[in-house]
Amino acid sequence: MRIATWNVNSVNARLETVLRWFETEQPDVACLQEIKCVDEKFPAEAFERLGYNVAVHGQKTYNGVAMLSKTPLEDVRKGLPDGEGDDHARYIEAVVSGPVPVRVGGIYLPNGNPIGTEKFAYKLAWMDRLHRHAQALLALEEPLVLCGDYNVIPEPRDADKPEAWLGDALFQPESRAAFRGLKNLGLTEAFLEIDGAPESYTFWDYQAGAWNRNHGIRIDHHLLSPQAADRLRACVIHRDVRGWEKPSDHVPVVIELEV
DNA sequence: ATGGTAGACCTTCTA
Repeated sequence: MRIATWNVNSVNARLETVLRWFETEQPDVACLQEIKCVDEKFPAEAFERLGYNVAVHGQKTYNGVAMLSKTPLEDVRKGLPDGEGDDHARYIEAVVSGPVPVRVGGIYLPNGNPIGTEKFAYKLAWMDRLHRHAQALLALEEPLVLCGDYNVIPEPRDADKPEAWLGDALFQPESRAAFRGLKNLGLTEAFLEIDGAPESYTFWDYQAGAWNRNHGIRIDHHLLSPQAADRLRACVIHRDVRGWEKPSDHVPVVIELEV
């Protein structure tokens, strides 16, 4: 089973590019972030024609997440627990049916910039809610994949120019500590399990020629429960997609689980 | 050198 995560930066503006990738790669499951549309505007038919079941947690203009699966999605949850007062659509979860059911959570973690503002406080509070939810899910002792745009650069090696990110919310000690805290619950970071991964970055800014200069960062991650990590066979960053026509600033990251 | 681009949308916000 191949599970993809991809921040598409508007699914409707990007539809041709996104469908081209889906037609070629045919992932079994995909979590999309920053769809930037309400549920009714999500191009569900285009994905259904490719054989996908669709679950959407949309929002006007900003944010919005979706999950696509070749097999039916069960037990769909939209939003993290304790969400009163939080109107951002940033989390969707479902159990992907099959011989070995896999629970998948799709994450669009808050950016948090600029630091020292309520936006950074919101990021950390959201990460705390994710931590508590992940703890509850791990207690189920199921195959679990929490993937998405975490908006966290875990380590200096995950940035082409780490010094350029020192004042950024994505690389603050608090953000990195919260990400480590998630992993310390017993979640495995899929990318780090793969030897000889040729490319480290998943995001290159549209500005200042970041792609041409390879000024990238690795912020899109798959975290796996022990029951999922035991089945991990591959983790691939689809770097070339950043060079396509009308690209997202993020590229797909795909894991393969033996199920 | 505080630039630069992209998307949604009412003119600025978010990233």
